[in-house]
Amino acid sequence: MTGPGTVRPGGRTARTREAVREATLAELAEHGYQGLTVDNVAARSGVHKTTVYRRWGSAEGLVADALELAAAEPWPVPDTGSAEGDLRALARLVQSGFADAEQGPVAAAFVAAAVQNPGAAKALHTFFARRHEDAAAVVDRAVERGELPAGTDSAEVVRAAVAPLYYRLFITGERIDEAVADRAGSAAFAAARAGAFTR
Amino acid sequence: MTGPGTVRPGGRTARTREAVREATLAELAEHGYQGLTVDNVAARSGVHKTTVYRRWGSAEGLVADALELAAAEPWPVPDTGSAEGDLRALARLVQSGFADAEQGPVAAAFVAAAVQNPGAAKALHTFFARRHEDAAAVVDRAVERGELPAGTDSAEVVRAAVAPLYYRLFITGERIDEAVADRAGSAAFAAARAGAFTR
DNA sequence: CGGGCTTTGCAACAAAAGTTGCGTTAAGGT
DNA sequence: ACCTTAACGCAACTTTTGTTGCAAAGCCCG
Repeated sequence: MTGPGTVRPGGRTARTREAVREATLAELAEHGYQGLTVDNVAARSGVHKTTVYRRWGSAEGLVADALELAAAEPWPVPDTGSAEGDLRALARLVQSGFADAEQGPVAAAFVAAAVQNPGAAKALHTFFARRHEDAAAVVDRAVERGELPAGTDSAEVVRAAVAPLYYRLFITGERIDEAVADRAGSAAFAAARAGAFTR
Repeated sequence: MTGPGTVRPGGRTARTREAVREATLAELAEHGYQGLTVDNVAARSGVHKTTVYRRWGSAEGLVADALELAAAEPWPVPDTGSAEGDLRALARLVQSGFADAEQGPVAAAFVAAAVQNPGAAKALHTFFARRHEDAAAVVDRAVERGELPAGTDSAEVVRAAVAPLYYRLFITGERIDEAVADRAGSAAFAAARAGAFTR
């Protein structure tokens, strides 16, 4: 839960963990998951190669740990006043995140890691489960306001709003911009309003 | 275009290419992209390691070649008579493909490869571009029948129908079944009918 | 059916990735 | 302040991955 090296969480141990985590994120941003090697992370962090292998095991462990860290960070759930506005904002949040020069490459690297190694996959899945829980508020509010039909499955609406973005990014390789995000958000709203996501 | 070893397409060259392609698919099915090594493919195909390195370069080249081969295969575009039926069928096609014990792992491996190496990514993107072109017929027919508004962007509808499936499979790690596919297809239809995808 | 040229196999090599044993360092409790 | 022991650094080693030079094999053209 709390990551590698928990028996003795004090000074030195904590410092090396921090150094390695930081180095991992930097390497991911620069070279992606494919280019993430234990040797490079060790060199960059100033921690010895052997230590990294012993505490994290491999690149997989490094990514999972970094991802767990990222999952802890809070994020702003949109509240624009209207359901369609919120869903659009949600989609834009995803779009701008990947467009960002800093977060974008790291986020993409996380997905790349998750697609092919179980440890990172599990970490990413819990990350998204949390995000969906948070985002569900958007839909619940809309139902209360009467904008969306009662019994609407909130997670399903959220998925519909963001899925096309991930689909383009990682499957078809098409670029995404604000217009794409807006369309995805509006389409999710339209489908929900039509009752496509009621249980 | 036609793959490695095109200068002398005759007997032996063709045989080794076929053997390697087959071995690549088998390895992908068994161990996924992560477990795909040139050594294993060489051993399985009976072709020498050096030859594989020379003609395909790396695991990336192997996947790209196999993917190009898979892209050539035709697939049945649904024609159920109704737009919603077609979109549901489209989503089910994706769902059943990944559920299949043979195709599923290979398809997942293709995505895993594409997410992190440019060669496989390019091959996958052209693969999907072709599929989208074919699937556009579904929407075009619906517009002609008056089921969907004129000016509906066909590719956008198709994306909406299948994106949630890929999103669950590769991002959130949620299982997909027939019900999920049906909901995705119906939601895409509802959004399109509401005019969310008109230009 | 023979000679030139491509492709393959082979072995030896080079580089990168991962492991192990052991001595040293420094937390954390007393 | 001191002692126990987890965690680290270091060097040597093994395994895996990728490369190179050269000779043998076989396709394709005349």
